[in-house]
Amino acid sequence: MNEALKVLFDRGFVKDCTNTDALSDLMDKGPVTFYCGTDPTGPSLHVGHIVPFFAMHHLQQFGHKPLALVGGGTGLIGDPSGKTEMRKILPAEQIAENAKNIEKQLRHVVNFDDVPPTGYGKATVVNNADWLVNLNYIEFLRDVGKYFSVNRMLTFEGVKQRLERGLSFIEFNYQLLQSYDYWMLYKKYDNRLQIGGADQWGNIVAGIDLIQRMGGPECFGLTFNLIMRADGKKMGKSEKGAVFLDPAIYSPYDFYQYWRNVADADVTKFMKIFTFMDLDEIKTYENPSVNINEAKQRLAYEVTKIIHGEEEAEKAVSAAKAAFSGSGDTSNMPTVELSLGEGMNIVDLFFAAGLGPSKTEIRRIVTGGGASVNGEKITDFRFTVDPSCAKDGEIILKSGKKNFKRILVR
RNA sequence: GGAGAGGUUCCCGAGCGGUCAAAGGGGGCAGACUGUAAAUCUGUUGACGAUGUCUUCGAAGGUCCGAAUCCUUCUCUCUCCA
Repeated sequence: MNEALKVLFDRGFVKDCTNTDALSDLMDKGPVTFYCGTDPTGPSLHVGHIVPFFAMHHLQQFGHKPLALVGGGTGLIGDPSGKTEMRKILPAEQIAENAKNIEKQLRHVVNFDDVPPTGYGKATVVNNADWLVNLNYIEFLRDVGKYFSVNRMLTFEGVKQRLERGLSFIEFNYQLLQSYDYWMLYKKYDNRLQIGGADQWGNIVAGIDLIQRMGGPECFGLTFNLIMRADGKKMGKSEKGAVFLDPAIYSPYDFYQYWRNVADADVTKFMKIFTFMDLDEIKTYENPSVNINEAKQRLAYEVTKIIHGEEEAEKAVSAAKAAFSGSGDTSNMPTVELSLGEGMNIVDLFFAAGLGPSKTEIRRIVTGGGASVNGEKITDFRFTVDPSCAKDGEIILKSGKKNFKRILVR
């Protein structure tokens, strides 16, 4: 099998391929241009979104040429696949704004330099708004619409689900638009492969069909497993909500902690998907004699480094040490600067530090024995923290086992 | 357009005049056990100036000493028929 393709199989990405042998042959012959799309319906990607882009990274390393399609046009519509509800239609400006952020985030995983590193394929960001927004409806129906069978579209799983709950016509159209994207990218860039999540299978296959009917060559589709956690839940959700890549929404410290706390059974699986670590090296972590916690630290460090950069990753490691093992530099811990005045009630203090959604909730935590100040457990919610509690001007608050906040006393 | 069913706290789902901040489950949070894991067990789960007060049962009115529960109008969803 083609080397690049094999990497994706070996790392556990691949769910399905339209024609593995033919695709492998094509990739053997030379660099293949391939694409993956994302719809800019949110301000930031989350970890569930980036799986295909990690795959993109690997293919790029073998000289294949990635096209990252930002769905500035399709994002205005919404993909019904697998959704149970109609997507909100966002204003066009918001879509454009989101698209910009997403492009920035992708740069951490895929190299978009004008002159890529030796051996790498040149990557390009494209936006389907360029050809979708001013599409002529009648022409589109004549050229593209005639090739689509409604009967067939109704058999797609994503559509079937939505038929029960309601599906608007514009969403139903999504598949035509995505197929048209594939066709346009074939024409403009000689793009022959589309990669994406398993939920994209139907859309990808529809695009391949369209290209053939339009007189193009056989094109390919490669879908990736929906990454599940060992407990069967979808990857990328945490108590704090989706694990976003934008540091303003989900801090690098929390991001690191998310990976630090994955289930034992997921560690090497995630290393294969979400890091660039060598497969041989990952294998060493499968050895039961390896301390699983070291493996998790490594995983967390590697992923954080890719997404937030080396400096932030180091800070997260240092903060974790300070919080959990008492060494390391407390200055990298999540910090809040505030004045205690003559002294502050513990509940008010925790609330001011953002360690709970409401004072009532914090009261429960305190009363239940889940709160501590400078390592000392406090169970009385009337307790007053006065400035003399500070050591070197800082106080470490802890709520539960894993939530730390450093207070810098003004 | 016609006929039914229904909108309850984060989710599912009971409640059908006072004892309802609302059963039960899920999820979340906290405690114990641990390894910043999983599983398990326990507690907790509207807010606040906290033995009280305020807001919540699709929306607005009304009846009543008293409403999530009854009446009216509106609204949204689902099912069946055309």
